[in-house]
Amino acid sequence: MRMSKVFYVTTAIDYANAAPHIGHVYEKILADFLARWHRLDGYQTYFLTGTDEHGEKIARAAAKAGKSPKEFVDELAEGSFRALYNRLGISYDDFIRTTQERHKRYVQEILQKVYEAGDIYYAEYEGLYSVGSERFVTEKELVDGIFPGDSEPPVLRREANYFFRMEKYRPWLLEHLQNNPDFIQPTGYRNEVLEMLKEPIGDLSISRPKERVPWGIPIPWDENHVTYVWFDALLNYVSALVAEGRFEPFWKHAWHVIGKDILKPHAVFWPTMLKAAGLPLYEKLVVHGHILALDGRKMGKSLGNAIDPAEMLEKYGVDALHYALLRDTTLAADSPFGEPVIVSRLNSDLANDLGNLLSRVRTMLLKYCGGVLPQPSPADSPIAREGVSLAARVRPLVRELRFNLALEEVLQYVRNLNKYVNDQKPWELARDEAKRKTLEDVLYTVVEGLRIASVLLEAAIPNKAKELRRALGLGDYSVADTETWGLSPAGTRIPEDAPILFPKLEASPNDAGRKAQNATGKPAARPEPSVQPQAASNDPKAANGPISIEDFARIELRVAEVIACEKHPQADKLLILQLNVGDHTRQVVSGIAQWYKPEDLIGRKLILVANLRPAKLRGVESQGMILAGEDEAGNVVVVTPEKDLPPGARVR
RNA sequence: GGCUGUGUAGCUCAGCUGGUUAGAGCGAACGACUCAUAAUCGUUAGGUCGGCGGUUCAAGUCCGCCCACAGCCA
Repeated sequence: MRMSKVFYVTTAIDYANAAPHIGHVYEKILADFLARWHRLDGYQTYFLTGTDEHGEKIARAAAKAGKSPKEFVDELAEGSFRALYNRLGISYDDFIRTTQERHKRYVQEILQKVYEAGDIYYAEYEGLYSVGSERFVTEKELVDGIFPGDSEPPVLRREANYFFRMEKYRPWLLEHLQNNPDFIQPTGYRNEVLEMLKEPIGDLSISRPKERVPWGIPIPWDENHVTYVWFDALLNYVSALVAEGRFEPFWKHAWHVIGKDILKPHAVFWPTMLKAAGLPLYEKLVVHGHILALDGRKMGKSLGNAIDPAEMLEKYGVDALHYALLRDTTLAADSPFGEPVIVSRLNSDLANDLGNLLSRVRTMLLKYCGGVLPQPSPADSPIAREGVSLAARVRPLVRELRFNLALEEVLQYVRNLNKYVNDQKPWELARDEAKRKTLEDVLYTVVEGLRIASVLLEAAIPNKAKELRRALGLGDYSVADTETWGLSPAGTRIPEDAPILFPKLEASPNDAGRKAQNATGKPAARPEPSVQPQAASNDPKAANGPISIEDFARIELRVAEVIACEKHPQADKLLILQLNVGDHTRQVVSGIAQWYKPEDLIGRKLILVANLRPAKLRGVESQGMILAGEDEAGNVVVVTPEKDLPPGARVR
């Protein structure tokens, strides 16, 4: 009986004329969060992203790079954008490229339809044309004779183009906005659009002469013209669905996630185009602000303060990057962002609050309950009630696009779970056999609380949420499953070994004040957290002086058998080893490629530092390091057991 | 110039249709605890809620003006 829930989310398609930056990534992460959340919450969900690949600017960039437009966009779309989004774990269902046949065909179809309906006409136009911005500009828009953002002054151009009768639909659109307050969110952007619609918006030029801009979709009834950017690009949101037979049921439920810089095309051009084409409107326009540097200034290569998303990804991982971007930004305004923000969120929320809670409950279950999850605890305790009611508080926050608050809500619960553990003192209960049942209830309650929290955080930390549950022997659950207490099955075996969920990073002491960012605009010394992958620490304090037996005991050394080994694709000195450590396998990246060939190592037993903080080396995760020694000539030799030991054996 | 936002504790932000001593997280200090990733928990931190004026029994929360910042339009 109940209506099935459907959700369709898109991002803007990225203009493939330069490499992706943090803004592109931010938007994909917002959309990914929405997509994952709705999937978890029982919506039939479809997530589209892609690249915009036509236009004069791309043709020029390609020529400059000495490539054909097609070669050029292929490399950027697949090699840069899509590859990065894959590494970021963006869970798109389809990746559309406007140069694909399926898209071109649909654009032509819609053009033809609107043309036949009489909403496209041919007219001549003369005016100042900005090549940089690919449009005609007015005198008033010029600053010192140049259109802002351009490097050259506009040129006088006379062109005959096709125009779409956009103005005709203005009253209708205005009324639609007034009747649907949630159509454009946050409301600040809606107000801006209402403002635009108070005055004539004019008709929209939708073609360019082919001899000047050959890189585009031909106008179906006039081979001398190609489709101009917006009438081409915007249609991707529908063309991708139609091509895959998914117009139904998804289109009506579309949420478009876009940056505020392209508000007008999405809020004005696009609805009128849809109306003219006889298509239903999208459901909601989700507008976000921009990512700024930590000092609140714009980010830019020329300012030297741009942060490289690929670098952030390597250093901090998918989950911390997603979480920090979602937790520390708001859509309504531009948000400052940078490494200290990620480190701070990673350490406090993810490592200390969430990861450590997992760690402590795991230890106690293994110690006090033989690693077996006890019977469900009562569902009427305050902490249980809070847990099952959490989704009801988080859900509306997500739908209202207040992601930062949604995540904070869950973290507050995690903190309450930590408090609960402190108050109940299971380590004391464990000393008294008469309090056995209470002890079990307490530990079960924490596991159940973590299960709930992990699901409600999963859209933001997709990998780690699953990993958290695996560390408790649990599988996957829906948001609805968090509204019932006691779904973690009694008798579940808690895995004995689990890596630290979120290893902490040490921020450099100078990071505290955001103002510390130098104001001169020079890159200077980046105040970034010190991540020490595998190399020995350079910290002078740590390098010398005797250590205690306790210090040594913190180092977990184990025998590991090499079950596979390959060269790192992007580094000459690195090998990627797959190690059998007894009850599980590990991937370790080691800088020994100059001395060992992959086949030399397979089958051999080495000594692994098993509790080293994981790190990414040239993009590949390394979960530990291999012991090796060096002679005076600099030759490196791996350390192996003198006699055979089983994989996983502890070394002391 | 017009318009729309934003301006709340050192930092990042909550505060719905006006109503007890203005809240949270981070950071800092002190204390408690030891199951845990030197983690956690508690207490404390005295912010004229950008400024001025007004409406009201009562305003961060409504109105007017002004200032700063962002953006849109012209």
